[in-house]
Amino acid sequence: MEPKIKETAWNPEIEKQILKQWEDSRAYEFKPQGEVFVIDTPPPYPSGRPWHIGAAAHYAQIDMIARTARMSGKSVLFPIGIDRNGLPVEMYTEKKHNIRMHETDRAEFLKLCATALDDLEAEMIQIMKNLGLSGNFSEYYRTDSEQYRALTQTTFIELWKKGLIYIANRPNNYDWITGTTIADAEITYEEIPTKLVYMKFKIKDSDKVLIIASTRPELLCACQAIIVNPEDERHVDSIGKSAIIPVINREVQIKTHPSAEKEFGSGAVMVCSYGDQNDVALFRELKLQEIVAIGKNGRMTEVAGPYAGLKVKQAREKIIEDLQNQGLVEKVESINHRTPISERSKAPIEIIPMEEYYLKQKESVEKIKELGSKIVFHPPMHKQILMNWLESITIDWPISRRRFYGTEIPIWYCKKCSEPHIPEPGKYYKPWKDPSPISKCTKCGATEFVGEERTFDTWMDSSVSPLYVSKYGHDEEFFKKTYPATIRPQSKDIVRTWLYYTILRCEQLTRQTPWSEAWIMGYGVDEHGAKMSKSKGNVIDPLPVIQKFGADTFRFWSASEINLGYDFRCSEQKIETTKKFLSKLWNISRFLSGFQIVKSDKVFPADKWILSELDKVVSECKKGFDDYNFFVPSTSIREFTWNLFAAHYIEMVKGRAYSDSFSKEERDAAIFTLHKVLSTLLLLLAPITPFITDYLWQTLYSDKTIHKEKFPQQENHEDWTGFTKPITEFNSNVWNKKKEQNLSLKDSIEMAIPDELQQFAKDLQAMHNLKSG
RNA sequence: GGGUUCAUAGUCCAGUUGGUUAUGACGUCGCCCUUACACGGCGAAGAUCCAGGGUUCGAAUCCCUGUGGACCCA
Repeated sequence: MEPKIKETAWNPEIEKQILKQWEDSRAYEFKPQGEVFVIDTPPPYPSGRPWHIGAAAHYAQIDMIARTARMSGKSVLFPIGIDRNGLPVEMYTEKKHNIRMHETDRAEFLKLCATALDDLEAEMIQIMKNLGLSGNFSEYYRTDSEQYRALTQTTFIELWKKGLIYIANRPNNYDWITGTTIADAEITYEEIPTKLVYMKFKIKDSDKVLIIASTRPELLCACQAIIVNPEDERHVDSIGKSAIIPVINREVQIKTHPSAEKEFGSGAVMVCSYGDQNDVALFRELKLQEIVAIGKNGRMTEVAGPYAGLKVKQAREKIIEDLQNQGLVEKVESINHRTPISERSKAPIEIIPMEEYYLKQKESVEKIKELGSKIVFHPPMHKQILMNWLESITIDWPISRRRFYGTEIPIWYCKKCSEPHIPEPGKYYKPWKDPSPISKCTKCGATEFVGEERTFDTWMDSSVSPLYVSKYGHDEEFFKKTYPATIRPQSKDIVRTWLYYTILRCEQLTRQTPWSEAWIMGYGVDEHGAKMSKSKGNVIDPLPVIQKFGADTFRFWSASEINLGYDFRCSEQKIETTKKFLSKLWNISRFLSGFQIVKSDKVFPADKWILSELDKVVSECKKGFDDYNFFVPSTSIREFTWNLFAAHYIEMVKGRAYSDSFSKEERDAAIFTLHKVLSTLLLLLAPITPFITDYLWQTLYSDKTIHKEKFPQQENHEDWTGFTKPITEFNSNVWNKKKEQNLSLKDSIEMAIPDELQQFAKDLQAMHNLKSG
């Protein structure tokens, strides 16, 4: 029989046809029947090319989760969304058009942002499709759509009514570059070289001088106290006295506080509003009057006297100079200071008192610990990231932002008495331009209102994703079937934001955990283990890689190279060599495509042996798939396919299959077993490499797609795997012997078959052309 | 300072409850067109399993200490 497959290598171009077939037949449509499996897919932010190759690998694996569930017989809801809220597009737009957001007409600015997002999004969707994602593209959602934003606002209104939201004026993390308050979760820390200045404070009515070391001398004007450790005998006689702030020439009291470390600097610390979070705590505890020294524009305020109007950094330089000129500096040290910076804009955080909206979270911590402990984490160790974060929560979540491209806070204030009013839930509101939906102030009866101008922190949107995909508040029937979702796949760097905030919000709104499992992936790093960044030039763009080698190659690389939860290295060369496995699979199939599919009731020893090994692979794969760890099935299948099936079994039964001197029964058993093994392998590989397996499946075994099939089950054959070692060793011995004797592999040779392999003798003889004797 | 985690050939990685000769791949070198595949086959070289100590008949594996790296928190 002519082989059905003619080409000698898998051509990734075929992926396009298959993709079209999937789309035309709506192969992955979700029907809420039977056992439902819901994935709370992370909506990617379309930040433009190159997309991070680690992210592409991540999505490939999320698709494997979806396909695994489908092949386990579940109805899978695999939503596709695009995250479009937030800072990056605003900054991109400012740069692209050389404008400043706060100086641009709001409606005009939003339009520019939306246009930019549309372009970037189209490209992103195309990459996701090309990767072979079996998601619900026909209904993909955007987090800036009217519907999504209405949901964010509705949930806000619900929480407001539950009394979980309040307004407070308190010192807050402020990013002066983007001009907005940010939450603790959005801060990162960097070691930045800075000067530690040892300043001389004169003690009043004494000729003594107190040395105070600080990295923030520009805040001298906001100094309201000096603290020393009560057990520090060096300062005992200064306690209770006043010190004169250098340059500023104002008096402050010297107090005791245990937080002053004896080892740091001179042991005396100046308390200013606000150098860091510790200052905030001290101001509260010691009931000090705050002085706002830094304004929203990142410049010193008028209280800084001669330094007013200078940027913080300039003011620092200038005041150090002045201190030195007046002989008020003992010394200056250069140190690396761990500085809080904004994750997004990289600006150093200033702590400035601002009036913001807060969502209560402190009182939910214990409840969330309890819910968190019930969520199954893959891998389990990453649960610790959540638990550590819960331990460190000290303040409520500031949710308002002074930005434009986000969901508007749906509030109107009475023009007369400033009483805030919230509208009816269910609609999307834009208070900065919409007329007030409230006609009369509930407090004073006035009829004129002013809309709130601020927007929400984008995590307010993202944290309701499981509610959005299950149509919370829209379709009660659908919601019941799809909420809570099954699994949240995401990367480990956003556990303290996206994962945490989602549990918090869903608990507050639904009293339930949003999903029963969380699947946490590591970062993609470069081939030397360094973080990829545009400035280092070690970024790999996944798009050309996928185009060159095909999505299946990329996916198989991702599965076989990434151990769940750990960081993984990316190199184009590694991806390229992965392609060889697909070639191997292709050629095995090409060989088998020359043999008709037959049924056979009887199998022979070699067949029993390989089926027994196959059974082992099936069981190992099941374990890996159950844990959504695709490293396990991909490596186990590759090793079996290459090193046992192709190298030994196929060679052993080739003679039988071509039927030179074998009975029909023997021949059929071989062909039956060959097809049985290959079809099983294709099914096991289908979630990992959906294109090539579907093509081969439809060419060899069925007129329907492989992706509607179920996983093969373990058959519990008699265990023949003990023969693996003797068989492979014997074959190796023969090959070596022939080599030694300079024989070709098809040449005849005289060699004794070991006793334990006697039952395989006929196949082995044919395989090696052994002389009987 | 606290936490999590990692350390196995030139490189990447496996190694279940301790148990003969430590897995596989990439790369390197040699030989080979063999009725699926040269995008292939066969073979070879390459590891003091980070260091030190302990438990044990026996440790890459368990325990302690240290060193080095990554990440998180204060």
